[in-house]
Amino acid sequence: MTNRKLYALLDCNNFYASCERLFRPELEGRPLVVLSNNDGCVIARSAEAKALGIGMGEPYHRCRRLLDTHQVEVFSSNYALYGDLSRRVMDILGRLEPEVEVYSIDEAFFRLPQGSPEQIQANGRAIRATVRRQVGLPVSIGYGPTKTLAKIANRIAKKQPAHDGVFAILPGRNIDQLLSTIEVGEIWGIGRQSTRKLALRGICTGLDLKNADPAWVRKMLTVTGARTQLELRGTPCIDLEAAPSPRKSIVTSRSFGRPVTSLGDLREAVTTYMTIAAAKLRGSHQKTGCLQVFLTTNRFRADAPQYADSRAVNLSLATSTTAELIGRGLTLINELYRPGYVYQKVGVMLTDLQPDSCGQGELFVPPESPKNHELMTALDNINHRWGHDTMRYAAAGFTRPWWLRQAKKSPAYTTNWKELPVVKAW
DNA sequence: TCTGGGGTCCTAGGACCC
DNA sequence: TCTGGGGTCCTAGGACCC
Repeated sequence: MTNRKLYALLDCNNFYASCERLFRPELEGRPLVVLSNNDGCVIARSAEAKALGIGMGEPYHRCRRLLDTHQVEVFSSNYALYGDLSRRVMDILGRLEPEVEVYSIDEAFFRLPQGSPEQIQANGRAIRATVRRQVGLPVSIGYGPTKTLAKIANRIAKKQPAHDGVFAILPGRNIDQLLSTIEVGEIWGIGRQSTRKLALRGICTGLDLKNADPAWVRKMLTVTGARTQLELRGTPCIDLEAAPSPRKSIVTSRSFGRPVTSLGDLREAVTTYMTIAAAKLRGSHQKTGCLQVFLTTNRFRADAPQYADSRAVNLSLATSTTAELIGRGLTLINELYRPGYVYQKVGVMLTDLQPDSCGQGELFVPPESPKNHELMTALDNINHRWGHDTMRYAAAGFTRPWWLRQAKKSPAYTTNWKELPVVKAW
């Protein structure tokens, strides 16, 4: 029993909002929100913005008035910035803790030996202080005997200021009393549909779910629900994944910045997204055996005719060559296109991903020329060195009127020489 | 006018086989 | 009233996550 391990979750507070504030310190203490791609919805809020009652996922056009009234700072999302700051936080955690799983852009699980409550507290405070000092972002850390309980502990650490950003659920403490204060829908893995089913049976709190009949839970919420229940009971079912498993699919899609009706615009967009997806594919040293294109009209426009469809093609020889993928994608969009509709979004999806090294050939298909590989490496190197759009396929278009709206984007402070912040001393 | 994007896992049901 | 049974594989769709 002495070598029992404890799970922990580090989570950056209001991550995107905090990133924006990092380079605009005058916004400290002021309400601030970050919008989704295309400036569509609110996807991050500072504490002050939450207090104003601005909901997560609320459409921008619906809360614009409220934002204006309270002079809320509004930002388009800036993933280059968030990705870079995330990497810095994860690097620090990786130096401090041996067993780390980066779970999302703003969260990481880690595992450590069971210690005294004082030792756990000290561990959390040290990590928190280091991240604050070296990156400048606030984080919260929760500890528990399972990942699910660590998630709950993290939530408490964040919500109750008295804990100062660190909270541990330790064996022997009164876990049941704590679970009785947690709404079942707040638990990791319990979404809206499950919450509704559970409510019908009078299961409303974490404690209710912990004590519910396991057979019933298994039947209603499938094995994932059964696992969650076991985790609430202190039995770890969801392991730490220290080595990230290879990606299984890649999707690139965006809403259009303005309505699109022509096949020409759709073809430019497919080319652009396929270029992004192919670069990502090579970045993870994979190739794809199946590609898919989908498009859709705006489903919120009840007055407009609706159309959505997708089409896929299997490749006899897996590839990661941009030009070939673009060619296939354009054939698919030609087949999908129907005139007379106003399109809102198009996307490409690569599935059946394989490791680059996997050299399975095909009897009646000539192997891919090694020149393709050299060309792609050169392309990637140039774009990495000089910026992601330095060399591109002409079919992607030049003016791109359909490109998404990002009216309020902050500079790429940390990833672009031209946008470095300038410090003035006097 | 205006409503994000990118993933994973699980299950039910159909097709197919012997 | 009767119409086999059991297994595998694939896919679409649902649910969930951040």
